[in-house]
Amino acid sequence: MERRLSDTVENYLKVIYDLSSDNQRVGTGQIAEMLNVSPASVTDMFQRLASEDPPLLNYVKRQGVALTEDGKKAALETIRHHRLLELFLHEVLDYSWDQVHDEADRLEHVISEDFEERVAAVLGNPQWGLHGKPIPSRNLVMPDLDTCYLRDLRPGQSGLVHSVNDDDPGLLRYLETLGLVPGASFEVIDFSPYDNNLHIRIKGENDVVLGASVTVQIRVEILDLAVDKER
Amino acid sequence: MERRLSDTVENYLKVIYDLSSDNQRVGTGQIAEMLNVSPASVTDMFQRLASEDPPLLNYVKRQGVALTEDGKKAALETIRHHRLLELFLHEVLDYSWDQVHDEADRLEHVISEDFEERVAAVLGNPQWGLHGKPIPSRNLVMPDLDTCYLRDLRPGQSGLVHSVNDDDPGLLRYLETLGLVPGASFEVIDFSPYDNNLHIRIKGENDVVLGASVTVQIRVEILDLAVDKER
DNA sequence: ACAATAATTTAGAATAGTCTAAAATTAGAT
DNA sequence: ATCTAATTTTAGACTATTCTAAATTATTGT
Repeated sequence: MERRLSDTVENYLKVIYDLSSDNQRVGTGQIAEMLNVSPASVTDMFQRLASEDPPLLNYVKRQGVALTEDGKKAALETIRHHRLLELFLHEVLDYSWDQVHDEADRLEHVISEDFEERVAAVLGNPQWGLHGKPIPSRNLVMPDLDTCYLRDLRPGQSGLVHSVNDDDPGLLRYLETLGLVPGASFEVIDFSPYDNNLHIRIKGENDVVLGASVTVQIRVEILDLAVDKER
Repeated sequence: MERRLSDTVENYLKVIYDLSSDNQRVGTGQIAEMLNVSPASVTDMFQRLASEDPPLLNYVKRQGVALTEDGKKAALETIRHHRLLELFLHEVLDYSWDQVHDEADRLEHVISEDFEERVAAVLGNPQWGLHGKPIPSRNLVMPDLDTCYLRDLRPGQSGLVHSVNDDDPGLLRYLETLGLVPGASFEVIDFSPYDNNLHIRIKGENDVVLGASVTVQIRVEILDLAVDKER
């Protein structure tokens, strides 16, 4: 059970996990972009990770990869570290929600199980991270969430902000000024298919118009169940 | 001023700093042992560090190395991280004093300046670490201390425990049961030159006899100024 | 159906860090 | 002073990770 994975490998697994929630299999290109390496390097790594014992992912030439159960566990371990650390940095060291990501990204690879447990205890074993995303449990189970992206809502529907991405400090500061934080509820006023702009009204705040790049970062629960969501 | 040093290089510098407080120059053998690498690897690293721009140490073939000012600064930065982290782990996450070292040894290389400052602030900008050793200041000045090793005291002299080494958990647990912690004062009862055993009486505690391997870990201030210390 | 374009893989090479075994140098002891 | 023992350095090689450039395979629009 004792696998010592390098920081690099942990990062690959984390990114693969993230990307495979959407699609089924992920290709070299997507990952190369996320990790700022060349696609060729990603191919190399795919082959290495697939030939580990036991393998961390299933690789079929030119068909991308999917994580094995071992690979998924390893990814969830890193994600648990990351989200616990973000919350810890905020609660204990007073980092703001746009400052925590980079620090957590480095710390997540070096903390021990002991550190993880102590942090979880100090925070009261939280289920949700600072940006609203779920924290995998100690036994590495990630809850299945029934949410969709903000961009998938249409005029007339209303929703509850569930979570936002943690990795863009500028965007996080912007969302905070708008009041578009986890827990906020809103109503979709209008949608323009030409530029993909979404005009929404946030309860207790002003109306805002969000571009596609913004809306993709936010997961919501649909409150208005009358209209069914596509996707 | 922005040097990104690898964890490996930081460890080399830290160890060289530690060893050069005793002797003047340190050789490949000593360092190889501390870092659990071969002497040949140490030679390689010496040459690399000496040819950095600016150089981190002065290397003369077969005469060992000494840190340059840049090298010393880098070492003190890492040591500051280490000692602040040890205290933080103890104060905030309730680690015991024999548990902090290993965790700090990994974290010290990845925390940011920001993290360092926040931790220092939370702890009230401490001057002394959990094991009594000084914490280099933010501008990386290490105070000059007038202390000596416990083994250098002789019967009749009395002293104050100044600091203990942080890296041997078993020893730390032992010292704690004896009451031989920073701040404890004691008197030397007897010394046996055959086995280097030191028999001391700790104020408010029992008498103990310490072997050479123990006494070397403890720095003391001599309280009885009548007898002058050698060495 | 097929050329143009996009994505992926191979091939070959670089860097940081490590190793072992052998060679060179220094230090110690008689 | 010199022979032995300890230390240090060289030489050559290995692993993990990355790169670029070229070759291969897929996709897609007409």
